Amino acid sequence: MSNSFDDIPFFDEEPEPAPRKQPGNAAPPAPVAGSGGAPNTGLGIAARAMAARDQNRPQMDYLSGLNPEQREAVETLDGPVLVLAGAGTGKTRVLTTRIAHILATNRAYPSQILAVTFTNKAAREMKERIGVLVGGAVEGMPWLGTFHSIGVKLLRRHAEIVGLRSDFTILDTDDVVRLIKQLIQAEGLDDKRWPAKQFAGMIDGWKNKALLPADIPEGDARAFANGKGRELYAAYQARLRTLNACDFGDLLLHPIAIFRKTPDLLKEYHQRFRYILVDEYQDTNTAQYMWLRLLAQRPKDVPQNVCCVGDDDQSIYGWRGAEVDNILRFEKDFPGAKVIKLERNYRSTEHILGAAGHLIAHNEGRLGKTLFTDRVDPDDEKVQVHAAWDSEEEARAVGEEIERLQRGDADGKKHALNDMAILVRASFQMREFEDRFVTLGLNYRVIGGPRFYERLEIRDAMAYFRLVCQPADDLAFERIVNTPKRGLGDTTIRYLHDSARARDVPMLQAAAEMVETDELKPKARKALFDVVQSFRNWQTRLESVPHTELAEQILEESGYTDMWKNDKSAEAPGRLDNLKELIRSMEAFESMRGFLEHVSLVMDAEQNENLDAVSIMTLHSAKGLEFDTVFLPGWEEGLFPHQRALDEGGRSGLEEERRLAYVGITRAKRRCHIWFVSNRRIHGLWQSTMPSRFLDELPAGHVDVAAAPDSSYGGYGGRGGYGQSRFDKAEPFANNYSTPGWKRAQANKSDATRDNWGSRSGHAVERIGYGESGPRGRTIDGELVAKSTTDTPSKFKVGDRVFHIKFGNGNVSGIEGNKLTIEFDRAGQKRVLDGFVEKAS
DNA sequence: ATGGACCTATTTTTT
DNA sequence: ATAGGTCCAT
Repeated sequence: MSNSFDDIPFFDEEPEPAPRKQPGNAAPPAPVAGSGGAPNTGLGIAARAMAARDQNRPQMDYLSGLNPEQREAVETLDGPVLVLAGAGTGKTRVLTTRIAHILATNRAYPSQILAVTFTNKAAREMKERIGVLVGGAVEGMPWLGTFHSIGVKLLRRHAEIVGLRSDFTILDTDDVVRLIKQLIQAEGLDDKRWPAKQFAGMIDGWKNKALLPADIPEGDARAFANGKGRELYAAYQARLRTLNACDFGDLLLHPIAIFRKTPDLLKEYHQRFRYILVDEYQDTNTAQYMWLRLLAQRPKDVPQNVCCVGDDDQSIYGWRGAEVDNILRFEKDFPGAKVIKLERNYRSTEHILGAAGHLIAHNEGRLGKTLFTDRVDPDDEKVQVHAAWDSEEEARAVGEEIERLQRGDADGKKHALNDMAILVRASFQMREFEDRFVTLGLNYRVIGGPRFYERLEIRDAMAYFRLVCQPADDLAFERIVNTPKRGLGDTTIRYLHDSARARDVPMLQAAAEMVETDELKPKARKALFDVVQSFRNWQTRLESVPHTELAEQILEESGYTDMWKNDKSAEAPGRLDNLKELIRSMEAFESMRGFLEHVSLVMDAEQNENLDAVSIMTLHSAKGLEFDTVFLPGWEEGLFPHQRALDEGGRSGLEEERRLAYVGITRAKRRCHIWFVSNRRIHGLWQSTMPSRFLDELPAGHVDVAAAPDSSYGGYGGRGGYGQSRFDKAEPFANNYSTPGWKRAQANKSDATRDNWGSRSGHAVERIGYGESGPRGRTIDGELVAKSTTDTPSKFKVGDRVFHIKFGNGNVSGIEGNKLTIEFDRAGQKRVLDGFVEKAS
């Protein structure tokens, strides 16, 4: 992790001059060997790379392992290049080798390479890998990072051009929502009718499209807050400016504004960034695209050495404003661009590639790549599809399979947990696996789960630190002024807030002034005085006391740690641990400021890499990773593809879901296990589910349908659920089954819509039978609609004796539409949909 | 001003 | 189901 933001060198302080010579055969600039006094200048890398090259090996041995396409992508350094790199084709390798090549051939200094990644993880990894290639660490690449982190860097340098000071704060989502809530209330609007969170999302969406308040569509503006959407957005921006703050979107938009306002500056950056590389280009949104184009499209006399790497089949951030079109437009934006396809896969077995390739072929509008591999091994396992009764059984079965692999039962080899991952569609699915693994005592690690820096106590502590470093941070002030409780209630704070706004000064300053007057009651005045005094103290210590010590002092003296020590709740000790962990993690940074910056951009905390553990994560956060064995649970209609993606995104939403499935499968190197369940509990209610249409789209030749576990199904006859019966067939994916799941889903959906929730009003609902599936209700739009045809033509009555497949026998004690409240003999009171019980015999 | 009871929305994915 | 927020009573 980099703390390179601690120092913000300005142009005239740059250690090395820009070489003026054209790249190519011109003599390279003479690299100055890293002198002892400045071990961290970027020059060391080039020098080390040279040294590596000049060793007794054949020159540039880093190129030797590349296939011809990869090599072309690495060596085509002049002019625009688009690399279409399929999953597992060595994309990261190409990028890192390309950078190493640029350095080793002395075409640019490390500080003259702009390398943009999509996630912090990717940036970190790239730094490491370049380090391996050229030897040593990569401190010398100041412009390798995410769009956002590079945006911050630019903005810190030129903040005044957009009306900010260089010490602006970066607000996270939580801050933004609180701020917007204040604005909504200030407008006299009902903040329940117009949720701040929703508006924050809208602003985010606009900013992703690079739309300022003046630019947003009229419809969008009217849709929120009684037509005040535009005003509210403008008010928000104004407020950010007075707070000297930015949100995430601003980190992209402000640099764009800066470049547009000051063409000379842009020109300087054109000269500076001799090589531009962009990873995951398919995930760039409009704002990022504009940002990039400003930097990469140059006047005729400046070379356009831009290289974008991406895979349209792995574009999975459309919901967040990513435009796959950017990748398709590349050749138009950069005429003469060379397009290189990487299709040779080094990761997966032919079965995994076959399954993934067949699935993704159902998408239209692809650039069309087909992955291939030379690897042929008859022992390679096909992709396995498994059915389970419910998510609990799913978790149990996955756990068993993991233990089997761990013990080596399966193939005589013991597999490390680190080589296995469970990739879920939605994070709520993780819980069941965690529960199960805790029971089994199986190590697991959740990646991208609830984040360390989003925890309450961490955010509180951070607010203290922020306010010390940045006294104008009103959001931080409001967060902690009465935490721990100091008797400063709503009334006092609102009064303070209003008078600060009226005089246009930060709240902390307003407070300092107010305690000199008699405006407040003595009690509040004393409390506020103490707060003001404390912050004055801490601020003076900022320069003199080491930042980790100061952090501890702040938490002690403010009474914050005491607050948790006195808290008797179960979480309190954990929170204190987290605070300690927070202080510990500050040690890696030079200053409190540097630490705060890091946290606002990198919300992840470090994971323990040494532990052998199964990874659990969402499909989204799995992109770019690979595992020997991958488990993909929850392949059910409504969950995957997700209902919401279907509702909101229509066809393109479905295609994005399919790409997500593709990403999931292609994470696997050797083994891929897909699961679906017949019943899932959603919002506390049991619902039956249908297998995902994506299962129908897998090729029979590369897929094995595992036998349904006998345990849960035994004795229930035809009630085994839709999926089971379908997959009992010898050839589940054959063409005579060409009524794919989704067609039925569509048909069922429209039928359900037509019958207008008739089941609730009590009259009989026509059953849409689907063959072998049995007399079971179905899930449509998150509701169970239809009911059994034959033996129970009417609703249950209170007092009925009923049987439930999971909970056993019980008595109906309440009815509410199609939801029954049942007192089960063993399981206690549960609320269940009526399609799940039958009259006890 | 604090604490408890009740009500509600939540559950896609993230820089 | 559960957590988080709101409202009301003390």
